[in-house]
Amino acid sequence: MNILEIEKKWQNYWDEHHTFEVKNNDSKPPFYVLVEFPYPSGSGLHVGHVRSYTAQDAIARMKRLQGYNVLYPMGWDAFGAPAETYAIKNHIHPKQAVKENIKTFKGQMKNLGFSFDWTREFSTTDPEYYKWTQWQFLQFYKHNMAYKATVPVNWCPNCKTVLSNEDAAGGVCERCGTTVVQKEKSQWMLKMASYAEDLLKGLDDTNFAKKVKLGQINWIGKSVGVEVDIDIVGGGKFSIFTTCIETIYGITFFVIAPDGKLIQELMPRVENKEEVLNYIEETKKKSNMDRTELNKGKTGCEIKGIKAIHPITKEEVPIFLGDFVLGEYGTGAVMAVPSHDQRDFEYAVAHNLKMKQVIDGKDTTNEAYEKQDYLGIGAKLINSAEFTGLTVEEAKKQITEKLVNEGIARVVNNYKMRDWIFSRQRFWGEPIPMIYCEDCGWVPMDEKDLPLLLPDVAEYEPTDDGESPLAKITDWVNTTCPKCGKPAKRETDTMPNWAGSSWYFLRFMDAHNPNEFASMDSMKYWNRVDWYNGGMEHTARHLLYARFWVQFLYNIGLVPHKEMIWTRVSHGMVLGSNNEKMSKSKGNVINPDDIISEYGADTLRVYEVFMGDYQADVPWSTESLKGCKRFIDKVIRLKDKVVDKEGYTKSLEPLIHKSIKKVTNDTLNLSYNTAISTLMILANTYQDEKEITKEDYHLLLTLLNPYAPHITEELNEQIGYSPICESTWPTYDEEKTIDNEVTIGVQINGKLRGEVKINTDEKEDSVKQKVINIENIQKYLDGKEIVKFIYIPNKIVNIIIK
RNA sequence: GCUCGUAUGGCGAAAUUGGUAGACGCGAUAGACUCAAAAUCUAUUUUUCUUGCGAAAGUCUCGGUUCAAGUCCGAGUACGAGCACCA
Repeated sequence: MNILEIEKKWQNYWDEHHTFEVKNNDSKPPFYVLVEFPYPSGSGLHVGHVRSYTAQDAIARMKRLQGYNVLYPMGWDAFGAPAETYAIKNHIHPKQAVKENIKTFKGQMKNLGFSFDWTREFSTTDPEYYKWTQWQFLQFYKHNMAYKATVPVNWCPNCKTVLSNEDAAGGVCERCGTTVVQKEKSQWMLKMASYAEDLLKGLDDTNFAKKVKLGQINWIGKSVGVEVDIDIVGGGKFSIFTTCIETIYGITFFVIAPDGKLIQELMPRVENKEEVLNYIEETKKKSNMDRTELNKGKTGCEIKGIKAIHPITKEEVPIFLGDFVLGEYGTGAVMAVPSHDQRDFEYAVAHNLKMKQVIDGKDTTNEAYEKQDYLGIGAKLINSAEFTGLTVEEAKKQITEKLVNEGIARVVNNYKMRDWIFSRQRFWGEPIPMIYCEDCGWVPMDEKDLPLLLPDVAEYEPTDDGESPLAKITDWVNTTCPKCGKPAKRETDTMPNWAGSSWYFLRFMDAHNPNEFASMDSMKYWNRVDWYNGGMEHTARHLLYARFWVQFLYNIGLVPHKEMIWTRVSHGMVLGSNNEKMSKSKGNVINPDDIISEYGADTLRVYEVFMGDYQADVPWSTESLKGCKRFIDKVIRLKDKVVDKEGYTKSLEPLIHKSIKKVTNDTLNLSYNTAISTLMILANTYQDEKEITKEDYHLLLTLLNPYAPHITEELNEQIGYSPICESTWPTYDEEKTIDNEVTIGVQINGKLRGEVKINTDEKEDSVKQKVINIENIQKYLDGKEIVKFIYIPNKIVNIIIK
């Protein structure tokens, strides 16, 4: 039999014996291994997918042999723009394109022998699945967590379409290069910002890698500061937010956001209305351009006719408009302290404004601003009335206290994280199950009418005005109000791609439940995702959305834990052999199918985890792949050395036990590459033996099985053992991992001068005798005095001489 | 600009708590087998000096702690990733 026949044989065996299908409520302890389900693109499985699926497959296979009930599921995240674009071009329904792509992906995965439980497969585009995505949206709505708001979107006037931020990178349309403008649209929003603190705290209940946690923390972007009320001369007031309240005596002006509500409120009293309105218009055009270019200058204008009153000194202070202040963040207004803030400084220079220094140290008022570390030891306040002389830390506290006591300030937290814009003007997404009635307003669909299916048409084009293509399909849009029964219209926006992937891991626990998205019992059995692997690019947003979604479900009593993912790890990319990202245009794409047919799936699997640090990007090398093929061939040839004897070969025992220990640990520590090298060492050692026992060989095959499952099963069968997938993982004896003899280095004054072979339990005196009798060592000791003899048992000897 | 990460042979990379730097693999060189090739096997492969024994230097740079530093501490450089006017 050739390699490909062997691989087919065992893939069929696993299918026929339902080897990887798991039941809920099994008596074995549960273990849930999850890889991010892919978007089934037209180009098929990428070798990068193979890397992470293999690594997680190895964990799943090993855990199974260790007696766990392992859930390792696979599905499809199939809504999204590429399928839609492809479908429009070819005049077919996107679900057709998706169906074909899934078939390709699944076939490729089967050929690689991944131990997925295919009985739990689903696609986010299945009505049986998105029914529950829609149902969950209704829960958000019913718990007052979803609302409509008018927000600006990226709009290409040429293509007449709404663009995502990614498609509008650099302020121009990705397709036609036209400058993108902002357009106001009414969109569904989820109140994610209100979960900021919970999402921060929840990280303590996870085992995410430090890097992943930091990503989450940065994205949430918490800052603690003070909100201060500022009175306006002649009545009225506004609030500012600051994290540096200690610099309050340094205020020389205020700046408010051109895109905020405040300027609209003040407008009637503005004297230079024309100038102000012009600036607001300009900002609208600019706000979507590449921000880095805007960084070059601080634009804005004074708001004439309105002056603010300094909250402490009661001096009159001018107010300016400036687009470096964001309407959506904080209060949309800031106090400007040009002596101690870079942006305020730049603005003051650009508009020729006064500066006042209130912290001692480098005076920046008369020269170019330089970053100053005034929080360093000794930084004291100056020019700050009774607070002069205090340290920054003391002043922060005391000034806050004073203002809070006066009732004009509050300590508040601010977060960069905003509410989640949940509408997309696209066809190929989950329809949002809301109906607009002239009389009743927005009315949620009745839950029993779900799923709200996408219309079954293959001909649809984007509309001219940026509405979803669904808007033109009037049969679908027109309906009746669930509340009053009058004619009404459906929401035509669909959900973002992130929706379906925010809860799919829950569905895998109870994949085909027709009555619930997943039963509480099944979720309680699986408990949570034990091990979640994905790309670095998803560790910020996808993970945050998923955690938000789960926390919401928890708060309304639908899932058992507030955090349903325990460990999150991320893998590096597989690059082309030229060290660049694989892409058709660069001609450096490797197709896994070609590799499988030439070298076999086992070789590809072993190579992908052996190629380097799992968490780092690694370039592809077909030469190195051949090395892994040689290793597999060597394992096959070792069968000729097998003799019919019981137990391990005595002399091999220490290495065998060490290997079991290392492969077991490395497989759970993301060190797949060293697990493979351990197995290579074991195979090389076997090769140097005249003969090995069946048990020796079976052990090697078992340890290699998670990585190369086909050939190891075949060889194992040939020596008369029952299938590895139905047996148990070997255990090691710690005592037997220790060698009787070790060779250690001998240093003189810290320089290596020789080595010595000693017994593991040898006494220091005996080691010393051996060492000073070594010829090359004696040479150095001759005529010198030994000041110190350092012996670290079984590690090293260092002799200090004078 | 901010945050995080990385830096070790010709190449991909190893090196639990500081303890023989370069495991394992690729590539390369020489040899065995062969009519020949492939495959396989054996030896060498950080650099420099030496016929050899051996010696000197060596983990981005500079400095420090230590009997001992790739690993710990301080300062810096380069590259990569993410965020980017967040008050």
